[in-house]
Amino acid sequence: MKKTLYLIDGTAYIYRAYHAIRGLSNSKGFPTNAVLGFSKMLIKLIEDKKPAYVGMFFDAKGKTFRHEIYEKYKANRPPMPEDMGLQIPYIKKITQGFNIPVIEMTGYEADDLIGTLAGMAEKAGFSVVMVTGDKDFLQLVTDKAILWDPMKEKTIDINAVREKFGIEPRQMLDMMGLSGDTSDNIPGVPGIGQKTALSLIQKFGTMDQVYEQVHTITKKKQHENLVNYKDQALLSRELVTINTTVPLEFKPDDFRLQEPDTAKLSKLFRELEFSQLQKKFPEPADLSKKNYKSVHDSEELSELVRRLESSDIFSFDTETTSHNPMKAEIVGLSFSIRPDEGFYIPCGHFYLGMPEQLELSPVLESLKPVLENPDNRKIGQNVKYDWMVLARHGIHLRGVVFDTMLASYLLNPSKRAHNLDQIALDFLDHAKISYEEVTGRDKKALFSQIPVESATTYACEDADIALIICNVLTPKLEALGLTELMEKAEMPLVPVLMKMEMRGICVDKDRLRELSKSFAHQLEKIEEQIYSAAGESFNIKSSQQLGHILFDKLGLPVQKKTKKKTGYSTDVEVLTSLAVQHELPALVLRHRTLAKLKSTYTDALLKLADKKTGRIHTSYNQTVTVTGRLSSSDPNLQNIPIRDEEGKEIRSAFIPQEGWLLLSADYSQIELRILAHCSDDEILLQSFMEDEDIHARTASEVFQVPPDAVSQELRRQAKAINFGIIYGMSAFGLAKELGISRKMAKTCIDNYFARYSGVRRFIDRTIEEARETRQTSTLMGRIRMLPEIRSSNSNIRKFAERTAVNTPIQGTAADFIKLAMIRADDELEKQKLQSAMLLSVHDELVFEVPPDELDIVQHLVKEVMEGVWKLRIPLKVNVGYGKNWAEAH
DNA sequence: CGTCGGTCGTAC
DNA sequence: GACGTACGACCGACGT
Repeated sequence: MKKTLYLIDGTAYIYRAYHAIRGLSNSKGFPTNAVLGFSKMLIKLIEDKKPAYVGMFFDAKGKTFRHEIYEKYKANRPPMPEDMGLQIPYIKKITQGFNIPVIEMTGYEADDLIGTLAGMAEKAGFSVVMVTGDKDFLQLVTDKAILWDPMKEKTIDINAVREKFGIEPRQMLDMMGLSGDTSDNIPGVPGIGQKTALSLIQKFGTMDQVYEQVHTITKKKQHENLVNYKDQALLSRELVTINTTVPLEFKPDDFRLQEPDTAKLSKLFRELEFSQLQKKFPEPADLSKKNYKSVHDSEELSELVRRLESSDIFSFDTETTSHNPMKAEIVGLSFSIRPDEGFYIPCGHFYLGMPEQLELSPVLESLKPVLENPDNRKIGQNVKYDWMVLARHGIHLRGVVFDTMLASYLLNPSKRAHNLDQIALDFLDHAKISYEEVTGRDKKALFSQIPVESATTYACEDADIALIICNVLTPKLEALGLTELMEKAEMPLVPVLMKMEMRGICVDKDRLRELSKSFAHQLEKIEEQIYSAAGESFNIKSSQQLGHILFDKLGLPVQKKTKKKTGYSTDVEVLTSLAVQHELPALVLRHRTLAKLKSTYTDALLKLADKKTGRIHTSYNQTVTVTGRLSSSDPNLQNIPIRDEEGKEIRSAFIPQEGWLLLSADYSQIELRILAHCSDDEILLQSFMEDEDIHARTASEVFQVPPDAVSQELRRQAKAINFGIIYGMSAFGLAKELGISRKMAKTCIDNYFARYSGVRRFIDRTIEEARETRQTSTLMGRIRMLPEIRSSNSNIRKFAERTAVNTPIQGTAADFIKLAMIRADDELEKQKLQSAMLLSVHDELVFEVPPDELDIVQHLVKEVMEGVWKLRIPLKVNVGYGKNWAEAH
């Protein structure tokens, strides 16, 4: 087999990567766009081509021999951007991390080095692939040397050159000598561009032959320029000629690709925060220093329990059969009391040839006292999960003081994942054993089918790492002022959420089935009408196909294009405006509404309702949102419809247990109240002090009408402005929202800020502060990093600025409701009430209440929610109740 | 057959 | 390009 040498034009890729990815930086604000693009290119090359021989080449700093013969060479190039230069050392380190030689030489460009080595390698019997997207390299193509552009995945061989240009590769430099190259400031012959140059070379063969027969050129001006600028043409050719005689040696073994230095790469990628790449090159854990043991008999178990009981703090983890804590069965439990130490109690492994194991119930019986003793403090990762699983097995944890997932989230809520693997990668010097490694690539394998021996390593490591992480993150939380938020909000919230999830909320399945059926029936009828209006049948749910019908077939006017690829937008706005001129759009809108309600709500809720109890157990995720809000999934109970009549129908299917009531308590204008407090704005404060209709007051101020002259329409507009303020809306956005001109929208906004000058100052101050600290924070000190606040890309920067303003408001509201949940739950417990909190929807809490507790719970909840924090103005809560969620509003 | 990005729509 | 935060259904392209 022929050996192939890959010669990579590193400099070109730095530029391309830099420009292809904009505005990327790590959490410390260090630019990383070029390094990321470069690294991805290199990894792609290695993975796709699996090269045996590779070399990386860079331009040397400073002048080259080309500058000596022509001082204006590349004089039109702006200097390298500062944030690109900063990244070059990392790029070189990464290349070295792959054990690829980095080659540069004073006075030469990467092209020359590649050209020289390509020639030498060919003579040594190699085929050569020059990895570049640069056209200058075409001159180097031979029958043994080709070009490959990994970004465009394009290969150019000698035949491709002949086909595309109709000349031989070596003739490229004659051609370029005549045409010049504006990007490198190479003059060529005036008036001769690429096309002319190409046809001349095609006709005459070389530049020298062009000049030998220059008299045959009939075009007067062309002839004149060729003659007058002959020196310049010769000089240009010299400049574009890649020097293939650089004093270099070719030692094939230097280029042989070895295994990458994963430790080095891992460290670099961690520093750059390329978690995706970091995962590709994890540094293996050093298992030799670990002491992981499995527990197989009751004596060993007693010993472990004794040690747990006498310990100050330990970490624990459960291994189970499912990700769903309402269904998971326990397979084993692991503990760690000291770093690098772990115990695993297998008690549910089930496979051929499995070893003797302790039985689950006696194991739990032995552990129960220590797990339920609050003085034995506990650490876990995503403890809500284990807490629920254990609760289902009759163990009610107490003394849980630290969740590594929550700590990681508080430290940087913008991270996509807060699983233990990711946290270990982020904060420790090594990677964990992956689940895939343990299951032996069988992703679907249940943990119970994993051999006890490897399960022990895996499970013990989870507990061990959680303990170590706790030690690492505790001081970090303290340093960022997050300890109180952790101890007073996030940790105490865990059991509250657990109880809500486990109790679930009851749905009226018959009602949902009825609704589903009715929707299905209506959908059928509308489908027919749509097909007849369209003149053919198609998939209505495909926006692509719908766009084709509306705009290509029916020729309706295109309103807007979709952001990315496909083309026509067919969203509500577009369809609504088209509805005046054709019957189809309105039908589609109706179809969309019904299909949405059916698939997302009625059908989905029915699927997720417990067969026996009819209750729905959502999961509340505490580490998803960047602002500190909770999120809800499987199902998402935070976006159940409320606005339209049909939406209310769905909401009315949420019911309390037999004979009870649903009670809903929601904060009135909590975000605007927080804005009033933070901005200290006179009018806003006054409005809330006097409990005015806030939107009506805004209308009165902005539109300069007396308060009693505010129409419903003006109030509606003012409401949009108030929302817009919180979200950082522009004149453009407001204009679109209200259907008014941009000029008018701007006037509205100007009027607003003229009256609400405190708000203006708050926004300016908040952005300024974010710019300085590169983060923004809530009243309770929850933080969000904003590395992009200093971006040179104004779109990205503006987005960060809106975020900087919105996050403190949205996040503070989130902090408040979390505190309220903790206190409300606590009060219900203390007063031994049967009532229970079921749902949390950002500014609303939903409870189910027996009739005899209605009075007391109403007041309790209102007091707790309103009293959660003292602002300059009161917090206000509205309470309602009824026999379903719709009625409770 | 699974994954993933794009589009759309629901909530606060 | 233009209004913040979520979840999820569906489509269609793409890879195994």
